Amino acid sequence: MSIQEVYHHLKEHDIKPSVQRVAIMQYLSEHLTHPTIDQIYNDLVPDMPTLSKTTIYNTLRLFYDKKAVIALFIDEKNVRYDGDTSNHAHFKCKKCGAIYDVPLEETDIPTFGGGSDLYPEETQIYFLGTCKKCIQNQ
Amino acid sequence: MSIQEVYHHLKEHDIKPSVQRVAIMQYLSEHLTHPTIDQIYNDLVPDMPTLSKTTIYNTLRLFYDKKAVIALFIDEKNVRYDGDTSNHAHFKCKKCGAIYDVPLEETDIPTFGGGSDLYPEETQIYFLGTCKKCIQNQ
DNA sequence: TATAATTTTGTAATCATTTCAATTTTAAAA
DNA sequence: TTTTAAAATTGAAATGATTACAAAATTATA
Repeated sequence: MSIQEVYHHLKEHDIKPSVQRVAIMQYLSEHLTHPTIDQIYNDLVPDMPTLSKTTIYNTLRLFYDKKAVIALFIDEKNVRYDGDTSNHAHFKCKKCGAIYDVPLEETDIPTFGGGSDLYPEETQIYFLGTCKKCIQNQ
Repeated sequence: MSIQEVYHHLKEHDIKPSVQRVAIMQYLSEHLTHPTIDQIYNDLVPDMPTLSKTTIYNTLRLFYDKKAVIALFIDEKNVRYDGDTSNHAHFKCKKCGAIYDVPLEETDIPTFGGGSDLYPEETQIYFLGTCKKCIQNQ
């Protein structure tokens, strides 16, 4: 995304576009690799020496609350973030930890069967198993 | 589950039934509340004073690897465990943190659309939103 | 019974995340 | 533009779940 597109995207989600927020959102839009906080920080800090890791925590929490990004809990160690908010699932290799996108047909999305006492806002679908590389290496 | 049933269940999953393992599996079979390690420890330790929290970590990791329990990553703070390995989804209230079971029809289970490079072993479906109680209290 | 293998235990270390108060930046008012 | 208030950023310290590890205890095997 261009800076202008990032601005627009943030404003659409009711997020004031500070320098840091724009940088983080642009990073996420260009790195659809489900990065951790640490990865984002390490990649951004060379060009923004005053950047604080706390800011990345604050910012991504804000993005998530405003539904501008997806937060993945598939990895028990770190929360991971996904700038692609379109409907898709994720696969985690239990051996090497790699996380892959998994396209989902509309018809494959499970409908909520929990009755009227619960009001879901988001659905997350995780597949866990082994990737080809790890099967071959064993 | 009775002790005998727990024994059988563990053996079926290729797990040697030590005293601790039987106690933990029996606890899980009787408390389908998605407890954390801490909750399990605090509930069991009065009757097993020498029980160590590390044992619970080790044991549940083993149960999970042997597919005798489900591990839930829906809560970013703690891993939670579910003795019910039948097919169902989970709902987490973002306000109060409560976790509910959600029945799933067979037809609602998403099929894996990721091609042949990934070999899934388990599928986890999480709904996140707000529960009735929290909507009323706000 | 002796020996080896497995399991359990407790302590210490690790590390992601949160808290919090101070500083800086941005927005609003005068 | 200057003053003032609100919001955002920062860094250090605290928290807390999980893991590493080595010793002790238990179980299985010879």
